[in-house]
Amino acid sequence: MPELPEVETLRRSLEPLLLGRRIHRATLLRRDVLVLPGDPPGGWTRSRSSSNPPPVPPAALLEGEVVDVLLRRGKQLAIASKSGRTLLVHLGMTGSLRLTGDPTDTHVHARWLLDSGQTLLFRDPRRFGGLWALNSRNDLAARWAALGPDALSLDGPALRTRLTGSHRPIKAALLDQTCVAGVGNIYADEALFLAGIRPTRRASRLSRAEGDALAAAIGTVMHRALAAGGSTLRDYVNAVGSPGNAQAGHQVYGRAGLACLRCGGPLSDGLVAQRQTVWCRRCQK
DNA sequence: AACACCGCCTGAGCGC
DNA sequence: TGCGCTCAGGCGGTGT
Repeated sequence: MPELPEVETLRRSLEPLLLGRRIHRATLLRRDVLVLPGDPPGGWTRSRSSSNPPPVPPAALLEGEVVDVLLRRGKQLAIASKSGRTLLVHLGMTGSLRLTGDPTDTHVHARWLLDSGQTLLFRDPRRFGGLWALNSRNDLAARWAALGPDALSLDGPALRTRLTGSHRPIKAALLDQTCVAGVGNIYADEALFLAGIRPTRRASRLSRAEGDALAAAIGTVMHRALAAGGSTLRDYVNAVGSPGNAQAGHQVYGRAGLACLRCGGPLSDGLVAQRQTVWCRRCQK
């Protein structure tokens, strides 16, 4: 399940393969994984409209375009072309973007033939991810303006500003991408453990020192996972197919009932913000 | 306005 | 061995 470190790892691994490359041919194998500028905001999967989706102009998928830059904000990856057209990629739970794969795989929903002869594949079995076609870099900036500060460059003041007035459990706030961009279920638990804060604490009730500690902890877990090449709890692999290896570094996620690595007591688990959550009663106040 | 909750979707992991 | 069941989870939409 890709979170920020996985997406950043992917961005870095794709960059040398895509920058300056022209996309000869783009093929969409499932219309409902793509959202065009005029489409319903959630795309045609969620739409109740009985009308048919409009056809996809090839340029929407960057056919004929030259890749200018790969950008990331939180868990979102943007492939921006020199003309300004941009394809925004969400990997969701099971999405991947790779240059190798089985051409008959039914879970490949889009592919791009590059002028290098290589083919980039968007694969997403569960289809929680998707592609958003944007007309300009301005449209990308507008979308990203709605997101919170990126978790990789978060500081205490920026986080505390986002938490004031929020009565939600702190974990719910961390998972809200408009609050902080890039924190998912795994790293929310990891950061809260590292900062010594219980996931159920009301966001607005954190002290200044706790807010600062949490921002620092988010940075630490993100950079740690990034240095390890992203975590690999399910089937995450980077663009060239090598799995990440941060899984061993998890202190609490997936360890419910096991011994806390700090105090030795049993780790608690429960549902917080409708998400499976693991924490240490003794170490997290 | 702020937040809770639903439903999308399929493979992993389980029990029998 | 193999079947069928449950569950996970990001995120937009809807309800409170």
